[in-house]
Amino acid sequence: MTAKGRETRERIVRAATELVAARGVAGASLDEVRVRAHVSKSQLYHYFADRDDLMRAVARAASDDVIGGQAELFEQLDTIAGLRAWIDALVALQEARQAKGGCPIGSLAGQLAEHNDRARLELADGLDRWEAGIRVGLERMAARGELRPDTEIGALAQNMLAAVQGGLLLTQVRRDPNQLRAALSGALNLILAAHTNP
Amino acid sequence: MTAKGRETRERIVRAATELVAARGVAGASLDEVRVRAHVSKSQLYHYFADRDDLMRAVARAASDDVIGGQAELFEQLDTIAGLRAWIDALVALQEARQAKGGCPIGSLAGQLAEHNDRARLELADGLDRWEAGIRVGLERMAARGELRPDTEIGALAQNMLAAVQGGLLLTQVRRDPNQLRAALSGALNLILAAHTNP
DNA sequence: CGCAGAGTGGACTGATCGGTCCAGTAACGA
DNA sequence: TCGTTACTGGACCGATCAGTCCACTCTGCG
Repeated sequence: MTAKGRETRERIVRAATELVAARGVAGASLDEVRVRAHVSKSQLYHYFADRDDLMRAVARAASDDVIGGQAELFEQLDTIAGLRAWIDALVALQEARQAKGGCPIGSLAGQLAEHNDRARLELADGLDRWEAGIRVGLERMAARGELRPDTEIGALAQNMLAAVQGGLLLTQVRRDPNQLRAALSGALNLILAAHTNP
Repeated sequence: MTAKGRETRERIVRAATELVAARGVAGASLDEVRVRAHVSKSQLYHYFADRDDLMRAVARAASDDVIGGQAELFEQLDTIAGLRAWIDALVALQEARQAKGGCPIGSLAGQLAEHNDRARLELADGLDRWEAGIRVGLERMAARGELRPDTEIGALAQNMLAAVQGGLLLTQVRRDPNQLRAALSGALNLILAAHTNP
């Protein structure tokens, strides 16, 4: 695959990802993707086996975007202040979006998980990376002796990720970003309860 | 509307709800609904304005099913043992379903919330009723003096609902019912922390 | 009984969809 | 330079979709 081909493929995935974000998986037709990416029908089928394969690539791209967009915040997740800053950033993003759209990964999960197993695995990988980002922060905190020795770090990270996803769903349905803040506050309380200097 | 008409309308909604659960909102065509409900096309449009209107009715029916299916469990939500029994029942249901499908309300939310506002409001109503069920149990617990006086009961109920939704999403994507159990354990820990007799 | 309106059946339409096909062009290695 | 392969354009197809239309039957009520 040449540089030109790689660039074309990337343009298709980006166009499809934007369209799916705007109209949902079912509402994004290949013709619309084709127009937006300035590409012909045959190119779509040159780079992707079929629609499901393109959606798998979209799931991958959405995961990369979500995780990549938090990269710098992940670095600070080893202090309570850093966790609060991360929470504030997630809530601020939802406020900016007027509580619409939810989480790209969570939203795609509801649309793809049951009928596109390869896409489901991409989303699972995205969630794994997300949870790992949280867990690594907590582990650094524990390494500095700031968490009780019996703390189940993996469980705390999983609880936080579940709070993110659940909070985002409530935010989306209720059109209220405070739903996310409240859910994340709850998960943060669990961490504070394990913290030696609360 | 006669009894016969009401029965026909209900048959349509039930058929549509089952089909949506099996194939998703986009995968459920009106023709399939028509066949499954033993009904003609014109009847669909006699009882519903258009496809969105039918999906709104599906959202309503799914909410009623989810809340109604927990009615007896809600009664016991005023004790820690009752909460544990409720958690066990939710996890057992996911195990029986092989972690597929997620929560009907949450799943529909991802598919309908952004493009069908009336359906979104039905789902919000379902979530409200769900959260109220949890909150009422906690309030009874508080009325018996089993929760610290400064406990924010509303926040605890919201945290639990977020844990349900987030846990179900993780369960669905990872195909692992323990994801739900872990998320609910976290939310239960928040309640236990406020309990006077832990 | 008689009739108005609720309820029903199913053919039909125009649009759109995912996917195929083939011809042609650009790029790259030998 | 030449042949091979990657890449591109767009017409085309069969299937399916949501939604329309009209003729017909049933049902409740005065």
